[in-house]
Amino acid sequence: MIRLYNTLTGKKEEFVPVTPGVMHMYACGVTVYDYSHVGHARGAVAFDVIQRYFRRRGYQVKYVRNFTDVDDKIINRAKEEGISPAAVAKKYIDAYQEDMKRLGVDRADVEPLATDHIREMIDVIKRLVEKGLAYPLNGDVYFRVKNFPEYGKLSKRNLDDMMAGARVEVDARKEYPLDFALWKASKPGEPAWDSPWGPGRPGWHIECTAMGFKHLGETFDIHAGGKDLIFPHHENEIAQSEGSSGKRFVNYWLHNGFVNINQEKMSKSLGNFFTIRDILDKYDAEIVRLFLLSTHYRSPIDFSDANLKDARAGLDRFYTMKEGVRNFLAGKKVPAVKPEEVIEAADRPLYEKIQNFGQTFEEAMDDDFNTALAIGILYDLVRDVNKYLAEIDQKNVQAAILLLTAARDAFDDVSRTLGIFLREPEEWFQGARLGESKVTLSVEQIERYIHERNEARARKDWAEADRIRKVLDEAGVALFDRAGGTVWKPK
RNA sequence: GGCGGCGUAGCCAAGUGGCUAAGGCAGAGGUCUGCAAAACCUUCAUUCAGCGGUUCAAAUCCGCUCGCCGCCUCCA
Repeated sequence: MIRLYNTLTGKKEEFVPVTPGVMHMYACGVTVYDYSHVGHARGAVAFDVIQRYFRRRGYQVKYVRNFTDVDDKIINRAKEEGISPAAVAKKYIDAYQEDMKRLGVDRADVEPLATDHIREMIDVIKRLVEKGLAYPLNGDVYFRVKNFPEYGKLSKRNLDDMMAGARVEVDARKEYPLDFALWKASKPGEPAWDSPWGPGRPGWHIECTAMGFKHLGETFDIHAGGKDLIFPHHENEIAQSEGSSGKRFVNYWLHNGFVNINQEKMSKSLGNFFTIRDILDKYDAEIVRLFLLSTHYRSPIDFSDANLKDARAGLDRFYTMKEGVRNFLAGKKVPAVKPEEVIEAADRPLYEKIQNFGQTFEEAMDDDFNTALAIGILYDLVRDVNKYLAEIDQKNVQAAILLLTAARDAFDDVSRTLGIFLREPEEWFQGARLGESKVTLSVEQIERYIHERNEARARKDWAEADRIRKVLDEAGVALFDRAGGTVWKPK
């Protein structure tokens, strides 16, 4: 049973799908006028794991994540760059897809563009006008907030509170200050579509209503986005959607916490942001992904060098274990014996723990997708496996093969759901880690040094062996003398 | 001003009524190693911002105080 925190009710609730066995989810994507920053990455990664998790739990998932490709900021950017708004959108959609691919975020099942749904938006607006929930005004159309009594139910504020706190000058033409635009008359030179109210373009909120309706239906299970979208975006979506359909729009609202820099929200307006690509030039994508998943998705997460380095150390630890298991199992066949016949009593609890690991993982994830807890129990098992490996010489070989094969499979299984720990150890140490390290020698040079050092070691010339170790150390290379030979890793 | 959230060890971070407060990083000691690293073992919060209250029982519920943050304007 999956329990999830619903912003609408302020509580964790049991997930009950609209259609048994099916999960329909809509996540607000990005407005494509610039490169995406790490804050965008957080939501994308969090909801990626959530949709993966529903699939793991057997749901037939339809996941929709849109692109907002018509907007003031896009128009401004187009003017700045001297290209069309459509070209701006295309450029940053491509960039976004590239960033997401690097972060291991799956493509959504549907990735709709606002501009492909103008017809549907106009239909919704027409319905709202017919029902008295919207009114045209000089080519614009506004939502009539006062006629939607439940306005404020998501963000938990009432109209008076909002009026009192209004920080923006209101357009005096509007019937009521909180009425918001569904449709905007276009100015000359701006993108425009024909409508019953004259040429114009959609307001921001209406696209999600139209695309949600079209791809997921008038009532669907989950709508997700960043906490900053609760008001006004999602509040307005509810008003438009429920106002026009007369039905409950969304059953569960999920909102991710912010990425902070020094306790402050990362945002464009504060200027304290890093683009995803900037960060991926400095840190391997898997580090960033693990970092983001190490904190519960609703909590704020502080983006800092120290925290990313923690994540890197965690990956080192995991891949070291994976390497140990893989090396032991290499070339060994799984024996056709029953585990209970060969695994000694002292190791039975560990074997059971491994067997139940998928279930333990699901208990963590069932509780509002607690990836932080899930990663915690995963490290717990890493230690157990390392301990077993340290004592492997005293183990029955058949027992060891069975137990470590089970461990490997258990890790692979949860890794696929989290989208981390999926590489081979070499890819991590000699690929990703080398790529971001400051190693100043070529692989060939390193290997030549190792060869020389091993010759020195063979003749017990420890001084020379240590000298070479030091040379490599200064070049950013760490050496490890293992039973099977010397291996190296970037420091 | 309105509304909402947060404050757990040196750092990161789970835990929201009841077994010894997960896990990681860093630190200390040890095993192993020619040296080293990794790994393993031991150690590392009688205590959960502070003060009161409810309860047989609270980090977990309630109240107040302090500190921090977010939304109310585009924002993931």
